[in-house]
Amino acid sequence: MTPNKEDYLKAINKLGGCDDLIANKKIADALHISPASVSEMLTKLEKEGAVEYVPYHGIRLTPAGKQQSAALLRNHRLWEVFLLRHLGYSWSEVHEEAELLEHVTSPRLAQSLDAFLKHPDFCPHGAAIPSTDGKIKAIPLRKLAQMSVQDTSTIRKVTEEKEFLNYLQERNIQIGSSFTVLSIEPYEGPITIKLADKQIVLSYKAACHIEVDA
Amino acid sequence: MTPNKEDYLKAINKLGGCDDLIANKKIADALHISPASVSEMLTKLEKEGAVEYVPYHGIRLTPAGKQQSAALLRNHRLWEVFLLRHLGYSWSEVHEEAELLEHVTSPRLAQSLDAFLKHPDFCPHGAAIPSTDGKIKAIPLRKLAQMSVQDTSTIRKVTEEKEFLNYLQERNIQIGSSFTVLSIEPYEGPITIKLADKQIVLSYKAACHIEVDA
DNA sequence: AAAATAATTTAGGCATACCTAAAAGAGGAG
DNA sequence: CTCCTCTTTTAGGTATGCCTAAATTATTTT
Ligand SMILES: [Mn+2]
Ligand SMILES: [Mn+2]
Ligand SMILES: [Mn+2]
Ligand SMILES: [Mn+2]
Repeated sequence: MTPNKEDYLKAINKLGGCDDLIANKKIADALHISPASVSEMLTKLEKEGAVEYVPYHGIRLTPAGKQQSAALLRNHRLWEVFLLRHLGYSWSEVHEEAELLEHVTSPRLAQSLDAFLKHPDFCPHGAAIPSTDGKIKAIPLRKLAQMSVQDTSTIRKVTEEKEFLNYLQERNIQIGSSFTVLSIEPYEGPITIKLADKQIVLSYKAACHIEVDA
Repeated sequence: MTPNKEDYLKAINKLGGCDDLIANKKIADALHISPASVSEMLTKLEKEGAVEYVPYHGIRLTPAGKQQSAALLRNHRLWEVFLLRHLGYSWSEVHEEAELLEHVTSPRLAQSLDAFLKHPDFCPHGAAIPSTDGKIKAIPLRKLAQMSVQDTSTIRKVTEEKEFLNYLQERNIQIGSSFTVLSIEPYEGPITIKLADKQIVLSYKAACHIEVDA
């Protein structure tokens, strides 16, 4: 196993490969790698027993692959918590460092880090941190874009993309912020919310990338 | 630059390549790689401007190479301090994890970690942590093997080798321990010291790997 | 049910970083 | 100064992980 292969497993997991067959193209797009290279690598990952490969129809993770990808997500998210809480990193900066640290994190290191951080349940972006056995603590959520006028809720999870996180940071939107929907323009128009006594206008697309308490 | 090349630079630095020409064979031995592969890699490192290469006579680090290798040693030793102080690792366990973490440590991460650790001067094995500009805090030391009977001193630095560190740990020998030399057998025979009111017998070779206040 | 389109695999190449074996150079002993 | 030994480089080969282009398979449209 190499950092490369680990990123394949993580991507397959994120695309839903714990349950469904995932298409070659989806993986290629997620990793910015050619479909040809993905085919090659999947053959290798199958030989190593991490994925079940149905040529021309996609792949899914084996139990071993699920375990490994969950461990990587766990490593990644634990490091994010550490960087934010103890090293003065911001919300939008932690992801890139964690992307590298996750690959050099032994089980022993993950466990010690988890204890040091007092066993956090979520990363700074609201994604659940899998436990050692791969289980995740799920709470019911819905997209902000699917709320109605006058609804009130709390922000719990956001999409982890640098540009988007900066967009949110500029608008003072954080995990745990409570807010009320003031208005929704039709045809996927902007949504206005009141958060900490300030009005904030969000594009429809942004509202699709914010999840709130159901 | 890759983790591989970084380990070359670190090895050259440790072998004295900041000042002297280092022989191919020394690097090959240090990295457990064939001399042929070392020749190849040195050619590449020269093209990248990290080393000055005199074929058949050895290599030394350029200013850029010195800077890079010092940063790596700094990263390595900062992580060692973190693992020991905050994650419950022992003296003999920190090295291997740091060997990987050092390669995924951005300047920003190193700086934040340094601040979090309150700017430590030495790693858990007593090696100086270079500052960002590559300077190290040197204190005068001598080998325990070169002491005389009745001499008293304090342990400041030990060779970083897993087997040896376990040997020391079993005998309760730590950085900062004060002791007195009780006896020295001739012809490189064992050396007996009194440390924390207990007599400890050290082989001559072990005593060569322990440095104490001069 | 064909034809057109899209997805996937295969073929052939390239760069990195390692290896062993053979050739070439450097340095010491006589 | 010449031989002998040890070191170093060069040559040729392997494995990994990526690429583009071509061939194949699947899916959608007509
Ligand atoms: Mn990664
Ligand atoms: Mn995250
Ligand atoms: Mn290393
Ligand atoms: Mn150390």
